Amino acid sequence: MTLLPQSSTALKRPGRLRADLHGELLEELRDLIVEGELPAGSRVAERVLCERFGVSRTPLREALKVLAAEGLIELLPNRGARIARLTAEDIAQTLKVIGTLEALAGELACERLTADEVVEIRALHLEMLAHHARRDRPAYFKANQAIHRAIVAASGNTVLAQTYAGLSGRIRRARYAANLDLRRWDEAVAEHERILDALTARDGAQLARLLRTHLDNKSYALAAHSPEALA
Amino acid sequence: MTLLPQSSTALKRPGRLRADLHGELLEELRDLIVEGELPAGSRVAERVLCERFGVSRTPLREALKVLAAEGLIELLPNRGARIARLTAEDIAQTLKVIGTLEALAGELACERLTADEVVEIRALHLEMLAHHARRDRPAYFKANQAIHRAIVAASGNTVLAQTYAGLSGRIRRARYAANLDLRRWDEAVAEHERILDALTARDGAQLARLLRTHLDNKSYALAAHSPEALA
DNA sequence: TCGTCATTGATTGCATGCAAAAATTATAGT
DNA sequence: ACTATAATTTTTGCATGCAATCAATGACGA
Repeated sequence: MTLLPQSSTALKRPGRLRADLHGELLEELRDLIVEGELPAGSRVAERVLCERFGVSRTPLREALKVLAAEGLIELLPNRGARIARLTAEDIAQTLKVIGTLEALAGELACERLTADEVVEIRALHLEMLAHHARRDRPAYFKANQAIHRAIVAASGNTVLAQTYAGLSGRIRRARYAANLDLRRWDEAVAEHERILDALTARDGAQLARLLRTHLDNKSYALAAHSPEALA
Repeated sequence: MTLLPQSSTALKRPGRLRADLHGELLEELRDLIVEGELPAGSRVAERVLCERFGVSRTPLREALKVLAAEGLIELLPNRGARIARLTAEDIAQTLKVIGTLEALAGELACERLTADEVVEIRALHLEMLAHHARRDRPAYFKANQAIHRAIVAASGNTVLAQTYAGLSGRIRRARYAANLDLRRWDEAVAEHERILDALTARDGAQLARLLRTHLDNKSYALAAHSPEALA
């Protein structure tokens, strides 16, 4: 009765491949952190996460180690995990790097952009304008991210795209939480207009410049306006 | 006799803190891969690594997951780990990103370089020249890396430094294995001379340009001369 | 001889167990 | 009452065990 615990336990997640657990766990944990369900700085006990996801500690711990390597959480020796607390400095530094990566992506993209890609990015841009008109921040945020991701993807450099995704993920929480003020919002949209122009004209140098300053401005706005969102 | 296995086993590593195992394992595994002891593309069984390091599978697997997330190895579902095989394209893409990061680092560094840091980098540079004069490739390689790391560190941007370290680690194996030809070697040293000049003059824009082209040239040389080193 | 399928052995993925460390509570002394 | 120390509970870190999957070998039939 006490034996054969594995097959009799309620832990098993239904309809999932054995080897997919790790990837799935990572996804779900990342979501949990990014959505802010686990507040920054709070300690998370393995046990509660195990019950939350219905897995044992072994795969969960493997996922935690990966998240720690990615910088999403901190692992305190013998004291478990803690959601990484982002300082304003962390965000500023990360945005600086992201800005440079996007600038490179813009340069590379201009050398190989297909017409289809331009069409798609323009469509995303128009969607974003609609969300801006409605003052729908969450939808705007999503469309905005999609545009930047699309530009990075269009660079054709997968290492660049991966690195970008990693850094973006690290600060997505803060960016999501940050409410930009209306003036900065309008400015950002105007910048995006020029970004789209440079992209359409395949002007790599100009696009790189625009993306870099766009991110620098974002950094400034974030620090000036929403320091409390960084905790 | 068969019970109490933990305290009676020979597995225990002496003189090590309990919580340090993970970090140490990561280090040693990384070394093993970078030094090329585990050839690229080869599959590695958990078991042999366990015996090699004297640990059980649990901490080893945690380390493998992290290395996989870093891109040093690939995890095949149900079939263990394989040392990542770097294609020429992988290297080129990575060097492109590294070049951009170094350029940013140079720019930032010029704005905050202390006199001490310049002295230190100049010293490293002179050491590197000595190794070049002796045609001591391994020593040159080390000094060269140290200079680039120092510039990145001088940027004061830890996110940048971490990202840089991660990408560097991923391709260090290939860079180490690659023998640059003498002409390219001399060119590289000449480029470093100009890099040091820009650094001393705190000319950030120039330094950024130099670093970017320095890396672009490295990429070209690597692809042209040592494609076999990439496997 | 070759290809298909079954059987065996090895390896991975995950759950659990045990001991060390930390956190918490209880107890004693001032 | 309050701090300090001891006992207890909880949590973490690692080792091990079991079942699923994969790799290898052999039997069988064409």
